Amino acid sequence: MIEQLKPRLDVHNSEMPVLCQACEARHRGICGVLTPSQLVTLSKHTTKQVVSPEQQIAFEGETTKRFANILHGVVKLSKLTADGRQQIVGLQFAPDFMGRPFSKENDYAVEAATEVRLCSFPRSTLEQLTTESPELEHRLHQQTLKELGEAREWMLTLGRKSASERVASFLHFIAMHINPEVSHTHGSQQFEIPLKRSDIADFLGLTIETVSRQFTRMRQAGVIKISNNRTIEIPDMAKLAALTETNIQD
Amino acid sequence: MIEQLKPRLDVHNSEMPVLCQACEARHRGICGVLTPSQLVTLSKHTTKQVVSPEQQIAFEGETTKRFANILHGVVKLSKLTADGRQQIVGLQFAPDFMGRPFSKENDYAVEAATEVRLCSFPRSTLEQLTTESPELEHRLHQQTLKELGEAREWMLTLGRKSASERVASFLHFIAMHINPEVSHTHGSQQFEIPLKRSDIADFLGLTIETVSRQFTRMRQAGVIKISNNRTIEIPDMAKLAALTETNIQD
DNA sequence: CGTAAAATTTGATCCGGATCAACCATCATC
DNA sequence: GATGATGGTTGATCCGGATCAAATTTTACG
Repeated sequence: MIEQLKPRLDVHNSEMPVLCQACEARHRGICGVLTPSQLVTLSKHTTKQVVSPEQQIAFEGETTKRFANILHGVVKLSKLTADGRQQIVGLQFAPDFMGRPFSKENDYAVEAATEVRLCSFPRSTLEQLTTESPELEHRLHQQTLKELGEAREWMLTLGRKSASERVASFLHFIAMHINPEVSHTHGSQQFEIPLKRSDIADFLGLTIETVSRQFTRMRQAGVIKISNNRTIEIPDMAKLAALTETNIQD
Repeated sequence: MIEQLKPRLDVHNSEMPVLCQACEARHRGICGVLTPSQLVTLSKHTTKQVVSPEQQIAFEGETTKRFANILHGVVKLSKLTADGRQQIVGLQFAPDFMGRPFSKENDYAVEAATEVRLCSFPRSTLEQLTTESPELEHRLHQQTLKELGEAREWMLTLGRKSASERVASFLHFIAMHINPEVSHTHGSQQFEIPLKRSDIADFLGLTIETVSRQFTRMRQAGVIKISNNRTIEIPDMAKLAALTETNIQD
């Protein structure tokens, strides 16, 4: 059902300030405002981390000591039952803020789904900044609301949709996040799926076999084209969108 | 699959300020701070509303014009597919804040699950208060984070748990919220289930028949005692908690 | 390149929960 | 008491997706 947890990537011991790759031109040695949608304005003692896929960033249940901005890549949040069944409960994309502020416990595992570049900083920095700037908390609140909306949308998917609808919903979700500027109701799109089949299965509450069969079916139906298992082309987004709430069998 | 939506309860037209039942002794004619866990400090133009079960408070997709504090009762948040499948994506208990601030759209239906007393106020009041007080936004953010945590916990339930585990998880969830001060890992508890079977099914992503069968099974196994379909006694919470992640068949 | 490990696909069978159907209990209204 | 309406339980059958198994493709690396 799940792959065993990999050794933890210790971002906590990397206190040496480094040049933030995303903003070095403007803030030498300090990681500052990166983009208009960047959430946190960082000050000193920031670090950049490169983590490989599957490397664990924080264990479920552990106290959050550091936070980070995602500069590049996709991060998955997942929960486990005692006997090892896994459910991915969220995906985060650049430039999301990562970590649960104000809560002492992470109640899910955080892992890199693809190669990820992070701009990391300690809890104290965040707490100091939020007390100084109400605007910062407002932005964090906005992201939390967005994540809550996505989590609830996904509850509908997990609770009431068939396998074919779940896979269509997944592709629609990924398309929106990988190509946010493009219409997700018309036209064509192309992107790399940032997850392997077992991650998709854990996100959709299905098995890898069922996910694979649904991909095959959608490919045969002409809804998607796949190359290299990861590269997806969707000729007609409207057709895909329709499939997110239409049950297809055999 | 679902019951048809009932006529909307128009809280918007009830602008007449009334005595807030929860705090009249301290703030005559104004709904003020109600309890230590009360989220919003209200000023003028507040109203009190009594809504009956199943009355619709706000439609999915509609712009949120008013917000409210829940003074008593249980409110359910639900989403629908185009063809009418329903999923309850959240339950709110007193003294939760109700409504999505800062987002122009409610993307789910809000209904009273039991009789509910609300302390309602317009969007403008909330926006004014949040700009004046960073502390208020912090409290709202806290609640949003709590709801996000619950939504993600429920994603695990919907995606990876069996019917028996889902029903046990549901009872555990309700027990925690109805009797928050009591241990939910030891001892006994008793409470009224605030939902009917069809609501439970829509919360758990199951059918009413499956929910009913699981209740019967748990009653026969001595994990619960039921009277009047709604009154539940749980002799041993530890046993219930164990069942939330242990699959039981026949 | 060759070989092993990992990831994905495909096939056959099984089973948990959905579906369809009947029945029972409670309550409101005449 | 009769009559629905609403909510809940129980039984029989069916099917979508899980499970078990094996083949195939892709990736990693000497």
